[in-house]
Amino acid sequence: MTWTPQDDPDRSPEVPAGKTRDALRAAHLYYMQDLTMDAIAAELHTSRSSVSRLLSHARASGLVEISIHSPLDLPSRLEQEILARHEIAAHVVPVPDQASDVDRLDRVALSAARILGRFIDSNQLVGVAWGSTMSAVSRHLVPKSTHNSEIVQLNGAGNLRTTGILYASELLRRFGDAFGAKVQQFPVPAFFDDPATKEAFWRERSTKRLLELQGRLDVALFGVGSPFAEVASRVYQGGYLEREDYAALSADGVVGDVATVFYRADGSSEGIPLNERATGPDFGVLRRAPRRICVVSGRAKLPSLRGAIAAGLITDLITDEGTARALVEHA
Amino acid sequence: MTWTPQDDPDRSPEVPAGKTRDALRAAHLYYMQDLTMDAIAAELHTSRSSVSRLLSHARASGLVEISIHSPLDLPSRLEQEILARHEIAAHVVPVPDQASDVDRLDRVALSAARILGRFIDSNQLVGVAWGSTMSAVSRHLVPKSTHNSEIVQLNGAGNLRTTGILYASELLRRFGDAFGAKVQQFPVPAFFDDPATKEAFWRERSTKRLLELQGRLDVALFGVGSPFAEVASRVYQGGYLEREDYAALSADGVVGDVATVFYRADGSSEGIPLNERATGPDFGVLRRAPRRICVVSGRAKLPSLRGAIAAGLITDLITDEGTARALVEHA
DNA sequence: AACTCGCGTGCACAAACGTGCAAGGAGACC
DNA sequence: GGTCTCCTTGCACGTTTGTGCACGCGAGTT
Repeated sequence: MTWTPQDDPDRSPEVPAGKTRDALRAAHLYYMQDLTMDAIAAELHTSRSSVSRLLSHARASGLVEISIHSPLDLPSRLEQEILARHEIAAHVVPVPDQASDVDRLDRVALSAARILGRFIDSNQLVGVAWGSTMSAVSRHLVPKSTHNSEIVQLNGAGNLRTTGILYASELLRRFGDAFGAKVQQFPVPAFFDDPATKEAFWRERSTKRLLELQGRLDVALFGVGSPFAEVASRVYQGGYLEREDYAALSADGVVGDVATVFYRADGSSEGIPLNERATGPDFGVLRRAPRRICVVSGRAKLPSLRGAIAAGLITDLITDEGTARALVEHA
Repeated sequence: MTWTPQDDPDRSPEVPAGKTRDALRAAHLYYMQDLTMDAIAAELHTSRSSVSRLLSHARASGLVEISIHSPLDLPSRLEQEILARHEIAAHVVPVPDQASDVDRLDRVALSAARILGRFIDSNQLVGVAWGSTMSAVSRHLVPKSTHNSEIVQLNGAGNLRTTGILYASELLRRFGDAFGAKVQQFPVPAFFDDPATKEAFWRERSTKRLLELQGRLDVALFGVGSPFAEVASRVYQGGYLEREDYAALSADGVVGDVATVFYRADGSSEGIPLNERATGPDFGVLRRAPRRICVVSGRAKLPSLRGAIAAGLITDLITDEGTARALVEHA
């Protein structure tokens, strides 16, 4: 076996080039030529188990891409219905209705992570919000190497008890790693206590730079928060909000949030005091991104989802079947 | 289970739409969500074996597409060498050197069939030659639905003993089926006995129509024939040529043929008498096709391959590793 | 030098998968 | 209505694949 000295330069934990090469070859033999792993092991002079692991590696690292095309004459009823009704390209993830909410989230996140590669490309600015949904997605991303793209954090993540930085930065880092992109953190709390502090912060040059990036995103990626659903979202259980904030939201008729910016059922977000202290981008700013992908799982989030749609925040939707069905059974 | 009356309209042997739908759903669950077939069986209210079969169907019918991307920093040495040296986009199929020639052919054909989908698209005119290589490829094609594309037979297939029509038409039909394309047969012998007959035939309107199609192909697909290799190609064993033809070829310094048109090592094809009686397209005509894909397996065909390259017939090459390696180890 | 830590390997076992086969069901034809 | 044929289904079996574990090697540390 000839030894090539250089390492695979595009992976952070250095993977020997030989491994990638073997994985590539194994993948060819397995997926293009239908050999069994045993046969491949013989060709590569290794054991079958190693081949199994090589193939896992090949899939996990994006060397092998598996995509599913519905024939054009048979796109999911739901997807075309959603397109017709809301002008949103939907990706419906099949999940049985009796599945638990955690299952549902996992499965939607897994599917979402795997189709995200289609949306993210070189030379793009990608805004990512954080929350339980995005966190689940981030754990399943399939690497895809891009050049000159950046991941931009959409909203702050600090709270009363912890800085939250770890949680959010871990999430962002996973995106950065997966796409070989630079990560732009936004080291502020999720909500300021005092709007004035926010304003002051917003005048800082480092903040301005970030806001400027947010203003010219190519892709925005987010979930929706659902303050009053049984399954509370990250923002609503992590000590980010006080009891009185909660009450205020309720009084204002808030149905959800995107990147910690709240809105009502009609999509409006003006006059909600908490937004003055929130760190997420204005919807006006967010809407400048040509592609705005929303990942939602669970019917409990339906009202929030409807609100986000009403606000015109979404161009692409990834959601489970039950939620999609509920969405088109119009209220 | 709701019953939808209409059938899947794009498959010749009618497949119920329900089946495609189930296959699609199974594929999502299997490939996007990593469920086991057991779990999928439960969701679809069927048995695990049926799920296994659904998934096979999904793969075989192109619902699921598996592609392999080499990282851009690690394209096969061979492929980039061939590109640099011959300006040909090569696809090297890994095959161990000690593999038998039949194995080699099978494996190259299988891989070729699976990547062909990338080259053939809607609204295209695709010329296909026939021979053992193309026949092997045709047996593994993965369907891809296209609109308004046509498959055009490049050369006649009759010989002294049989009309050869069955063989060639079966091959062409498989291509047509796989891409949902109309098939244009070319019902003439591989070689006329008398050049005059050919000329007469060439004045027929039906022939002219076909030649006109051949003149504006978008893609041409062919193998290379190798008259003097141990493993004789279809043309050289099927009773298409007489002993004296053979001798004449040898005397003319012929090293191979593409679609029954012969050429020398330097790529020239002028002054080879047999070509006056052959039914394949002139290289001048062939070269009008912007994309000309050649599938070759086995080092025995190397001289023929070199000749075809010298003649400028090839823009894309699909071949086994050994042949590719031999190609760059320049003679 | 000895030790530890991390990583890759093969083994062995369990889980997951493909497929021949027989049974059942839906037309089609008589 | 019968019956013949073709297709689909689930079962059972053998094969193929994933993975915990123990071992061994090499790099870095004391």
